[in-house]
Amino acid sequence: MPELPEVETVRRSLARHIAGREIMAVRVFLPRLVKWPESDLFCARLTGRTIREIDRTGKYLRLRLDDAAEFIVHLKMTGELMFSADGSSEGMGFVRAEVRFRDGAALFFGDARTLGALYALRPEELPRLASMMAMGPEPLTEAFCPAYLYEIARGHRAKLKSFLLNQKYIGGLGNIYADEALFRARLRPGRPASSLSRAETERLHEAINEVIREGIDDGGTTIRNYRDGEGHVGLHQDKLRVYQRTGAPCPVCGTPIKRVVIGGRGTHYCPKCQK
DNA sequence: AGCACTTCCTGATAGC
DNA sequence: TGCTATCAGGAAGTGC
Repeated sequence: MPELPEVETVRRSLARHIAGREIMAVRVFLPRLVKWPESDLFCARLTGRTIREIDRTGKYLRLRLDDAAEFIVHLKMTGELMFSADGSSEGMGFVRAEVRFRDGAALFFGDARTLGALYALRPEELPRLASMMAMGPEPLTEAFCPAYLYEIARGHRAKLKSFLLNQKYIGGLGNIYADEALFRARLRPGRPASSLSRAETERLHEAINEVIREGIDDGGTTIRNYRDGEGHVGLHQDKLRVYQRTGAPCPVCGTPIKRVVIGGRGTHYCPKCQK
């Protein structure tokens, strides 16, 4: 499932291909994935525009257009954006929308489980995407510092795992990297966020930055579907220490990894190492 | 306001 | 082998 490292890898892999390209036609095959405006108007807004650059806010991809509007994509669970130089979608399953460029190239949006979300927003409409506008500080930025993490965690009694997944506190963490960060910080996912000491939040801060940095360096984690904008799989899946390793020995102490459900999410941890 | 819980959605997989 | 039940989870919505 695309989280910050995967979405960032998609962004980088697409940037060199789509920046400067002019959109000739847009087709949507599953209109309910277009959240704003209505699907026909969405297509009309993109047609004739040139993509200036591609940015990212948390897990949102933002393709900035020459008229100051943005084509925004959230991949959710199984979304993919794939560039094709010759305009062919061959080998790509579940194509839900296509963007065709003047020079014959194309950008395809694929999504097996159809939870993805597409937008074409003018600057004054950005508040419609409340969660994007309220995105918390992202790992590996100056704003995401140990003092911030300590202060914000202190004020929340929710379980640590749920706290980490809330995008308004930290931008871009998802289920995989949250579990991996808690393992490295040796913290139990079920603890209240407010129970963390200053030393523990420092460990957690470092662990979050570490797993996100390594995830990006590895081009993301491919468990089933994930591919970048050029079709490459990630390399980080072989380095996961707890995620989806239920019953397997903890890489530190050998104790079998436990799985529980927190906030409706599968949560994996070492019952001995994590306190 | 904060938090827990539910809903959406369908392909892949496990189990019989 | 083939069928069915279960699982996967980001974000929005609901209700306490």
